[in-house]
Amino acid sequence: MFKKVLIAEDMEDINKGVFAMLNELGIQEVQQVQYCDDAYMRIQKARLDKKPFDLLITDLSFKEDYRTQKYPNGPDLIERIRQDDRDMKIIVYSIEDKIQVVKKLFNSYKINGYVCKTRRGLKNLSSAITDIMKGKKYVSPEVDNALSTHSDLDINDYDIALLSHLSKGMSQEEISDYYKKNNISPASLSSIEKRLNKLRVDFNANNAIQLIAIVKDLGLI
Amino acid sequence: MFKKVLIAEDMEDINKGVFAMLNELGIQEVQQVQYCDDAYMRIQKARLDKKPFDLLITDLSFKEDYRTQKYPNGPDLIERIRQDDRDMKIIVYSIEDKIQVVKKLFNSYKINGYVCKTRRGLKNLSSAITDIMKGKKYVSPEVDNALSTHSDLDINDYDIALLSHLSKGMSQEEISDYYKKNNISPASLSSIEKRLNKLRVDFNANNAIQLIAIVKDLGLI
DNA sequence: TGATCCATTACGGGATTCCGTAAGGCTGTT
DNA sequence: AACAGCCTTACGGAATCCCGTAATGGATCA
Repeated sequence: MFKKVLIAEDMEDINKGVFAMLNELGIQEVQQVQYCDDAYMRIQKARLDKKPFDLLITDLSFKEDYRTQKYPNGPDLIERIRQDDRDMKIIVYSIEDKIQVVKKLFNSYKINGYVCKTRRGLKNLSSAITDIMKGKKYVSPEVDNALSTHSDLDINDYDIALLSHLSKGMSQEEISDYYKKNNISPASLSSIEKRLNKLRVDFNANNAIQLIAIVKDLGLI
Repeated sequence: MFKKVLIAEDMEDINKGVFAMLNELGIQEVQQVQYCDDAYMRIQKARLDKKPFDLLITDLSFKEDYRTQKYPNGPDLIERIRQDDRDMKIIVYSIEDKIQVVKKLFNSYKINGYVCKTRRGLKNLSSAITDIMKGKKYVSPEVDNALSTHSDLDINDYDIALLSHLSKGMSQEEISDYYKKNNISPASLSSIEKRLNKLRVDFNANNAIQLIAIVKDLGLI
């Protein structure tokens, strides 16, 4: 069983709920923070003290407030952690159910579990912990099938940036000019058209408008 | 002080947190439900028994599960309640911070308070209750200024439908044809262009693509 | 009835997107 | 060197969007 666990969750009530559940599971040491920066500090310190955390349970989105944060939300925190430590287990516990977001967490950041905050969220979180102890991954049923079926489209950072520019109102020609100025390749109008055409096919969109609507729903931009 | 309060909130932990807070405020009778349909039933029954609720505190989004619901989420519930009862106080307690959504809740459904789920969420909820008891409205600081400054654009159902069709990939000409078939007026391509032009100006969008991106962010569609 | 207002519709032209075809350039293989 | 494969770029035409201006039609009021 995990010995030392950190909870990063801004909402007090949820944080408490998770804490109680971990106690019931018989975990000895559970620490709680409400900010990602605090989470990183604790993890850092624990590692230096040679008493590292076994497991991090973290939310994705943290509401901003007066405390400006270096790592304002979950993905930022996780990315930073993974620079030092590929081993610590990480479970994301979030309301987010957008497939692409979850996919990226597993692929890029090698998280070990993803649990949706639902009515059964705490129970699933408990299952996740036991699964991960056995070396398995865990994905909440809410996103599991969507994750496995939805064939893997190869959307890269260039595509994301392109869609983002488009959604900000730039014309394809303006994007082309911008890319030429900033030495981003491919930059030609023709290439941009081609790439957008591919994206439209991938996402079954009739035109650029629908494409943007779809990728916004997916949480891609 | 309110005597009889109902909490509608699907997440168990949050529901508990709110319940505890209400107890501390000294409210005598607090009931809790995790589904909107249950909420409506209770409210209905309480009214028939001549012991109606003074106050409803409800979430906006309820996760779907195996129980199919007549009123799947907060707005549906609130709309239904307001058909019978314009007097019961309603506070929405939600993570949602999209201005247009909040605006619609106040304008169309005459809710009495809106509290954002944040770190200080419970404290704000408590303030909301005391404000509303005094006959005032309450709006969380997170959305308050945005709500008051952002001048009131007159976006109607026709506009929303138009934007929705656009986001689903229909061309303006297709929308025009569709409107003509279904006797929706105005239906001409020219009128549709004109309306979209107005919307682009209202929302400061360069083109239809950005327009859709913006209204999606605002939660309008 | 005539004047006015306002919403809807019509039309034209420039800008942009969409989509096919083809040419140019780079890489790796034989 | 010659070739194939792939990515990038170029170009042209059709469709669509964008944006004026102007005509139509209904409602109201004097």
